[in-house]
Amino acid sequence: MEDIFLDFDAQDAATDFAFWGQMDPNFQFQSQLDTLLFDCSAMTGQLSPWSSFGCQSVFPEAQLTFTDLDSQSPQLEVGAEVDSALVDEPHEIGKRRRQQQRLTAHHPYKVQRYAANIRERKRMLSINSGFEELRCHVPTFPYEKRLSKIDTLRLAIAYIALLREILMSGCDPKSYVDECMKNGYKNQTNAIWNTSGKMTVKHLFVLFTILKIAFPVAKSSSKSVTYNVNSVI
DNA sequence: TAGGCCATCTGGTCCT
DNA sequence: AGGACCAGATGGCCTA
Repeated sequence: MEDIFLDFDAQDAATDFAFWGQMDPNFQFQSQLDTLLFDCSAMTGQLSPWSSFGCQSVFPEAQLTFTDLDSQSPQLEVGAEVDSALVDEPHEIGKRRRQQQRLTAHHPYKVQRYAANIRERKRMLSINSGFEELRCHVPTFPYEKRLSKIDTLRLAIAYIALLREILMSGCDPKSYVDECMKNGYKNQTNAIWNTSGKMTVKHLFVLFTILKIAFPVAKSSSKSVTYNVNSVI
C-alpha cells in the first residue's frame, strides 16, 4: 500500500523550539536536553504533513518578565523565564541569563523541576511523533481535517479490524469491495464512529480503504467522513 | 460563545 | 536518587 505524502517544511516546527537555544549555553544539562528536544521536534515535523498543525510555541502568550518570577506561582516562573528570551531585546537576554543562573543556583528544586519539565516535553513529543506516524498509516481523505489523537487511535483499530476481515474473507480487496457494494458491509449493524457528525456516508470507510489500496491518490472534496467501526468498539 | 483538542506544568507513583 | 510514566489543572487556539 502506498501512502500519500504532502510537502512539509521542517523549519516551521524547528522555529517553534528555537528559543531553547537562547538559554544559557553554560547550563550544560539544559542545553543537552534542549538539543534533544529540538532534534525530536524536527524529526516529528518530517513524519507527517499535519505536524505543523500540532507544534505550538511552548509559552505562546506569556508576557511576564524575569523580574516577576519571585512573585509568581512556580508554573509561571519557568514559563515566563523562557518566553522572555523570545520577546525581549537581545541585550536583555544576557542579563536574564545571569539572573537565571542566580535563580537556579539558589533554588535546586527549580533546576530539578525545570529538567523534569524538559524531559516531560520530550516524552510527549515522542508520543506525538508516534501519533503522527500512525496518522500516515490510516486512511483518510486528502482534504479531511487532521485526525485528533483519539480519532487516530479509533480509526487505527477499525482499520486493523477491516484488514483482518479482508484477510479472513479470502477475497482480493477489489472483490471484497464489490461484495460490500452488492450486499452491504457485513457488520454494519455495529457501532458507527463519526469524526465530525456532518456527513454520513454508508460504507465510506470500507470503500475508501479499498480505494486507497487500489488507487493510492483517491480524490474527494469531503472534509468530514463517517467511519463504520464494526465490531471494534 | 461553548466545546473540542492540544501543549505544558506539576506532583505523585513506580521502576531501575 | 533520578528518570519514566501518569493524570489533573490550566490556558490557548480553532470551529461550529
